[in-house]
Amino acid sequence: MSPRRSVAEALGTRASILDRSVAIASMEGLEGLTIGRLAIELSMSKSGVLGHFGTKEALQLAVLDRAGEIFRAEVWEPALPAAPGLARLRVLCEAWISYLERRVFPGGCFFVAAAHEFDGRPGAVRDAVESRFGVWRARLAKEARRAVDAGELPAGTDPGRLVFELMGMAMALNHTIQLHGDPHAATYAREAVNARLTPPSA
Amino acid sequence: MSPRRSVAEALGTRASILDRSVAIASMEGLEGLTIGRLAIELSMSKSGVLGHFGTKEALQLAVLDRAGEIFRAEVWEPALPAAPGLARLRVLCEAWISYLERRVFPGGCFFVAAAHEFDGRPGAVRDAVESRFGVWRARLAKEARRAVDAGELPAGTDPGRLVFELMGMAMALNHTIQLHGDPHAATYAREAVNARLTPPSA
DNA sequence: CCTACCGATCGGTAGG
DNA sequence: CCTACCGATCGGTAGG
Repeated sequence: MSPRRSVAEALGTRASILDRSVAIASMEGLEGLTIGRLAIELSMSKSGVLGHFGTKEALQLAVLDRAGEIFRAEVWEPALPAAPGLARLRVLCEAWISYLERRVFPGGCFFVAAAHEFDGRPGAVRDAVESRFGVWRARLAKEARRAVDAGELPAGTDPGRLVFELMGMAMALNHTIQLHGDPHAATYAREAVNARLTPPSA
Repeated sequence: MSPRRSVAEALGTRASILDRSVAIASMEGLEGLTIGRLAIELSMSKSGVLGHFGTKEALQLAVLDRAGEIFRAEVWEPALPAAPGLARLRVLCEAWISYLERRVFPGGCFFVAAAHEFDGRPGAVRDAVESRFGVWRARLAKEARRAVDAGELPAGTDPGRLVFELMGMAMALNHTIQLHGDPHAATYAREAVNARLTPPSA
């Protein structure tokens, strides 16, 4: 009975496990995140760590949620004060580029990495990653559609294709920063995004 | 002495190990490629497999070389008959998109996957991946520069930025096909590439 | 939240 | 190219 902690303490422990997990998984991947390593770094036993989640897959899903909160706070929320449509899309893209530039996750975009790690492995983690990308693309497409409808982007602009291109710019930037260690590429990304997010009259 | 094979047989065995390795690593990653699994699938002993390479890292480097040969044959060589500059760049991009569409590597672009897997792990594998991307980008940039110099692309086009954007389109396509199973995105990729590879007069 | 343990698998080696 | 083996580590469980 003595090692049992209060509910508040247990939640705090859980949160600290997740924070450490995000840090590890960012560099090593969600599979490279092991219970044993977590236990050592947190000065806990393996069963103490696993007890909070049950299985490694449940831990991975919780880590994905935690990373999602961070992405939302870093990229989505800064754009909410901006007017829907082109203005918000521009703020969104700048926050996105900045998020990659500042290496909010030291191993690069958490979700792109998870997508590559799990796209060939059916299961709950793969489904969660796919769903998150679907939500993100839908959000971007919604703003793109508003911008086109408002005449802020050239008539005939395909929102789906625009979002596809924006995803590409983010992925190329992520890749260049992480593999080549070249933050200079952020200039390319900004120029490319700017070229696509310019009103027809300009 | 009896299990020893001739040099030719040994080379054949080595080639079959590499082909199987490429297939496995395409889906599971270069770390998910294990000696034990290779041995089972090839009906060999683990030491029989490892003997051809010495260490797992040497095997990974050899697999990367083999994947490089495939990429070269699928994407680079088809573009050699085309005239240097814009024409070759266009053939190159179409072969690149087709390579992703046809899933030459069932797990998606081998090098993008390897880049994500190793960009946080210093070592020979990471260096080899980075070097391969450098060579690829340099080849694309060379054709882009020729196209700009020949007036086939708008004056003032930055070859570096153009290559950055082409990398982005390929990565977005790879991601969409592998994670969302949506080959329709190849249309977006072709449209986007076309928009960037259009002569100034057109 | 712990100790103690399980079977499976990892990369790699010795010796032939 | 094999058998037989090494220490380390994996996710997970029993029992408290």
